[in-house]
Amino acid sequence: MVVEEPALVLQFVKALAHESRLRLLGLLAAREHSVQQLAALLSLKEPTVSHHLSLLREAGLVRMRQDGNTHWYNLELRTVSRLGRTLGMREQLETFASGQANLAGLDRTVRNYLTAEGRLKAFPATRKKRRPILVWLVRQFEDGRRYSEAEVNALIERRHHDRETFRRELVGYRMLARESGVYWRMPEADWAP
Amino acid sequence: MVVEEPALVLQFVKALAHESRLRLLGLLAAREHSVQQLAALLSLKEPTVSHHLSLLREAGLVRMRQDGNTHWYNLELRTVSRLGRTLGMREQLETFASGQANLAGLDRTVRNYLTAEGRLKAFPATRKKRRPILVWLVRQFEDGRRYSEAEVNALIERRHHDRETFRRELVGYRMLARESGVYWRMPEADWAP
DNA sequence: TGTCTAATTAGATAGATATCGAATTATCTT
DNA sequence: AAGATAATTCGATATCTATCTAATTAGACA
Repeated sequence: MVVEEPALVLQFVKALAHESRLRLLGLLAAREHSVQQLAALLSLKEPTVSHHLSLLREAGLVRMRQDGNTHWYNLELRTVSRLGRTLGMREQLETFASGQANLAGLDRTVRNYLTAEGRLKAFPATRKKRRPILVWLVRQFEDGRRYSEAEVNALIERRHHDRETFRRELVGYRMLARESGVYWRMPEADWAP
Repeated sequence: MVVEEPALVLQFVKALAHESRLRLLGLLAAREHSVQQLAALLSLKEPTVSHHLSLLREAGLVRMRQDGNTHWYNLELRTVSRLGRTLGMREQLETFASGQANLAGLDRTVRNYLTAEGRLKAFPATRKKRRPILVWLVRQFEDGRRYSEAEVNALIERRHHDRETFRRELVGYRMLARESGVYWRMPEADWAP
């Protein structure tokens, strides 16, 4: 089992730490719902629900699919489960102690490009430095899972605001593959040197 | 695996949803600490740490042992683990949908005595009604685990403010046993009729 | 293109909670 | 008993966040 970044776990528990958002997850656990439906079921206004859903989405706990101008929200049970389980591991809890990103054991190049919070300071100019950064970045993606473009962007934005550049580079290095709007992580053997 | 009360799960995730409290758990995951030590390690004042610890304690995630006037705090890894794992169960998530306590399948007497939030409205006057309430209450305690009086009080107070009465009755009905300040749940066979 | 619908975003306000210094409590020491 | 120490409780303030209405965006459809 993998140890998660403290910042991600904090984002996870903050996303859950409100009755309305737990209820949203509860409703989505049964079936997908539109924003209107959710607002009616919780007796809240649509902007409020939209706000809660955006927190859940940024934490990766729900995903959205659009049909016309209706947005259908679904539970990402695997992510909830993975992050929930990690809370029970002493090893994981220990990573919280410092309040910093878990930089130990990282490639030296990568460490130099990360802030204490684990975000990228810049996009590296030389190919030699770029590759290890992208390797580190693509490992944020689960193997064998399909991502929408919005999900790819959300994952990248946790590390750097320039989602377009990094997304393009990940595809260019054949670390991410893309077909008809769906992305997935490629096997390491295929990554460009 | 058991499904937890929605209110308990909410209390759990709220207790985790702050960087300082995650860091506290991280420090306690390695070894026990006093309040002073924790305050120094987090660069916070003691009252602040005390406040955070009380939230963690009420959620059952840490326990305290006193030596002189030093309070030593320990992680309750089992509780963290149990509640973390339950988040990954669809069945558990579905109980969040209503925003109400999970009253289905409860004894009729008990249900009549509970508010929508799952708290006891009153202490039942007749022995006939009292027993099922106490049975329900003692089942909030884990089997085979030892509780300090403060922990017993905290658990009871989640259900009713009058911790003294209910604690006395639980012991009187031989549902809880007590020896030198430590409490534990008795086997059901021993409970008084 | 204009209109309708669903959702999001912006901006304002009310409510919750994190933090601190001061006061209090509990325990130990002499 | 008196003073010292560790922690908690209290009360005030500052920060954060949940919620709403109003404005805006994006898609469907005629």
